[in-house]
Amino acid sequence: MDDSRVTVQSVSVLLPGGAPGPFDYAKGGHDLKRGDVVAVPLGRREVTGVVWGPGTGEVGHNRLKAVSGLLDLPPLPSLICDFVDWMAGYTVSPKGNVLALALRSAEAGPQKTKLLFRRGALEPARMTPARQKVLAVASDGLARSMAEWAEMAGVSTATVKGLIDAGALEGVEVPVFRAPPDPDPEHMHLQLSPAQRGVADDLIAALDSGFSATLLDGVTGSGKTETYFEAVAEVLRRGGQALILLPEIALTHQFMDRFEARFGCRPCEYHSDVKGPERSRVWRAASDGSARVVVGARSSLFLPYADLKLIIVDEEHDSAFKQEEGVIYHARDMAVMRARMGDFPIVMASATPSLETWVNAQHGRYRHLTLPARFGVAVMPEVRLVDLRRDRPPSQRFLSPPLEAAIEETLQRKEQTLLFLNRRGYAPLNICHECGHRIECPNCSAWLVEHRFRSKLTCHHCGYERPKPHACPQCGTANSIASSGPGVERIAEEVTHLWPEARVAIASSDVLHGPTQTQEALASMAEGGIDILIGTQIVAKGHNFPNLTLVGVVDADLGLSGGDPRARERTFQLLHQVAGRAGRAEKPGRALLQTHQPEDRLMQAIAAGDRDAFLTLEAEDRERLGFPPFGRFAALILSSADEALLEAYARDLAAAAPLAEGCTVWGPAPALMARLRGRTRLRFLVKTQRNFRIQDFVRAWLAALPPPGKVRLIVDIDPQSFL
DNA sequence: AGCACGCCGACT
DNA sequence: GTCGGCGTGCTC
Repeated sequence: MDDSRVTVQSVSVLLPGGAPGPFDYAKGGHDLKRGDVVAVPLGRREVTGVVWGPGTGEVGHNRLKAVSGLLDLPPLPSLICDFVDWMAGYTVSPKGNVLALALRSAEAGPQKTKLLFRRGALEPARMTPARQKVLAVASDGLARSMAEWAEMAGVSTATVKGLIDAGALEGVEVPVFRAPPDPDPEHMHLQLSPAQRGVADDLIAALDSGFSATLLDGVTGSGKTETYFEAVAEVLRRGGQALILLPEIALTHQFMDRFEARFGCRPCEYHSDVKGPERSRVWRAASDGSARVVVGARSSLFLPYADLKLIIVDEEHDSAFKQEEGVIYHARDMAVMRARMGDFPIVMASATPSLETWVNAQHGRYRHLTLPARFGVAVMPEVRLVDLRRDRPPSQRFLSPPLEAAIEETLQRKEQTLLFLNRRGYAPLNICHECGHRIECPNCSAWLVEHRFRSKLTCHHCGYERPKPHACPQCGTANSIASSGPGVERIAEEVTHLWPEARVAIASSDVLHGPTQTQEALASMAEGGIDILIGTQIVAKGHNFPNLTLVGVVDADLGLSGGDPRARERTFQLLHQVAGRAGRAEKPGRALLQTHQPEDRLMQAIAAGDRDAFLTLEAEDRERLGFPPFGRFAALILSSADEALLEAYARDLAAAAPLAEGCTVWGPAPALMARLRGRTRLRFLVKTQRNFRIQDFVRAWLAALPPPGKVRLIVDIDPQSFL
């Protein structure tokens, strides 16, 4: 019965998620092409997949199952399929996991439909005056709801119903589809300075010459947004789509307001907080081109745009663009490739560019457009370094005399202070003053952080919690556990003690749950309801506080320790950003940075406001060491609950590392977080020359020795940190 | 990713 | 003696 000479028409179907694949399926009578979204049987389930190409023929025809159906979804554009292929290769991830990024929102459900009625084929057997009125209206051929018919014809719904029953009106299922509003490029023309106009014209001109990457470089207040809005406006005039990537969703809200002021309506918003029907609505609107501008976080890069013509990456240096779970990728880097594949320009905007982007611009690989500060806009405040070795805070306190005096003056002038400390909770460490025991997380190699508001010790990595012990767990001495080091709660305690009458608030993710609460707290600060705000990095960006004239950085050195090559760069960006919060309006501001190493060139550069001097020297260091962007890294993190198995595998893997010119493998070494969530973690680091095909190397290495089931392996190409 | 199969502790 | 714990492995 089975005739082996007959070739069963088969297709290769890629399944989103962790399933391997692609798998071959018989076409089952469907006319299928790459990108079609289909339902296929898998085991005893039915799953959604995407036709990826012709069948491979690797599985015998007798074992093939057939595609069960074509889903009512627009096919994935072939450019998106190619992008998924490329990205899976680049990140050394399974294709299915990458496809899941592109398909995640499509499936949010088939579109809702509603039943409308239009003129049917039949003539009603009986004609009445009321029925005639309806049929007169029906001559335009449009479909309407029952209520609309009754309303327009001036008859009751019973009449309409009678015509439906008679077949004179016929029902049609119409998708409920609210097309997004069209942003109007001419809605409001902003006043641009000559410099902004020049840069805007340059960005617009780039729209004619295919792919290009541009660093749009300018301090806060120089008008980067207004300037790139002009390029977005030009894309709208030409009928294409534009994508604006923002690092985090907390920033989208006020951005939307600015967009609406310029274009008359809000753009499509897309990020992990956009859920359900709205998510699939944006997916479809991207696919049919009606979403003219999408503003979103990382995930919006994977929407199936019909005609994308421009990508803007705002705050391109922001580490939130790096996805650290699942498929590990840097959205900015992926966006550059997306633009290259789509042959259109990408613009990366920042006041403190990442070293990679800045070096690319210096070497001419990226175009470099600079916006000068606008006249009359206070840019960087006076920055003063407080040498903590000389100006020491009193015992068990953390504000040095100069900072304390500055806060006092600021309060006297009825102006606001921001105290920045990038550490949640009360104290980062609890230590026994008898035996020196440090209270650690049982699951992770990390100290438990004391949170006084919740009266708990908490692990910031796995969420483990316990009450603070009365006696030392090690030596048993009662009342011997002392809080060591400051968190924002402890600074708040010190401030309240020093200025009992001042209005003090804490802004950290512990206190502010979600973007809404954060917005409210920051709005209260902006309106003057707070005298002293003590915040973690969530206060570093986004909001304008007109009466804020003093920024105190409690520990400018925080984050500089550890062997992370990017720690200095990130610290510079953060300090620059935080210091820049002071004195935005007419009032001059100042920033005091408490540091133990005021002579360090990072601190010197911050104080002098000389960003390029800092970047130049950092770039020289990186070049000397062969670090990115002058060399490449890949990190392999192995983790397992079974430590012996993990170590054995890591040893074998080390021995199996291929030898290659221009490539060095380090490890296995304990990962910086040597235990996390109860699993032991080991790390390999691959360092190569700039043009080395690092992915091919990693793939070949792992193919020779795949990890045993109990060992989880994460590949991080271009790791941002070495955690 | 699911969902089965499979081999060891507390229940009717 | 079974019910069920989740470890391991397969899905075209």
